[in-house]
Amino acid sequence: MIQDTLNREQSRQLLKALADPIRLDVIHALAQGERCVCDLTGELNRSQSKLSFHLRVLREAGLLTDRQSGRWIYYRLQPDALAALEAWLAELRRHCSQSAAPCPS
Amino acid sequence: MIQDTLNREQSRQLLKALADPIRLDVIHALAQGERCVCDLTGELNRSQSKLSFHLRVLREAGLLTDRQSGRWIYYRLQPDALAALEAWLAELRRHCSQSAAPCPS
DNA sequence: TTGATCAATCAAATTATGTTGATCCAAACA
DNA sequence: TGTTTGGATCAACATAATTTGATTGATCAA
Repeated sequence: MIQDTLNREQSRQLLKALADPIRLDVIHALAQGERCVCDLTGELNRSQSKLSFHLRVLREAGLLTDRQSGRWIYYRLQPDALAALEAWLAELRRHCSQSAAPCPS
Repeated sequence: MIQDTLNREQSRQLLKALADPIRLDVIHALAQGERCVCDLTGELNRSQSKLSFHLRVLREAGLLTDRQSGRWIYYRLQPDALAALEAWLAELRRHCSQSAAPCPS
């Protein structure tokens, strides 16, 4: 479960899961709404096992949830995870513009 | 240069650069303000060449800028890059909660 | 039941990333 | 000048992540 503030390890997991071209394609597809795996393999033109691998990475990172209906499995984005990353980024840039003291201190 | 809206490749570069424990340590250190490399190696207790490698990854992704002063090089976070990622994430979660049509369509 | 379909999983092979220690370069100062 | 210091870079090595094809389990329809 994703809280409002991420620790270093949680944010790393999310970032790592997102940092892959195929997984980004998945994310972009799911940004338009829920999809079942069979539709994703078609839309993205990727092998079933490859897609299954990447869906697992995204799910285990907390970015996706899935539900089963009959023999189909539907995936959707978990907006909380995205919001938590946004908050983490916003926090990072709060104080970052402070200049360093000259170095031979 | 980072525009306001990232394309898929730009966001991937940023995410990939962030998705590493040492680079996240660097990012967190720089979130408190500018630092020179010699201070970073001390604060983070990492070898010089390792840190230099990771700083380059972050810089090439557009997350850091550097300036030279004498023989020291100071790095700082590029807040625009963080803001651009935030905007990209916010866009992703805009429509993502739409349910899929039942699958045997 | 049987056969077909959707999707997860596994081991082996491949590819991408990170680490190490040495070396190089430029700035500073004696 | 010659020497020291901060930092980048390089090649060799080590580790981690992804791809592939085959197999499995579960659901459904005939």
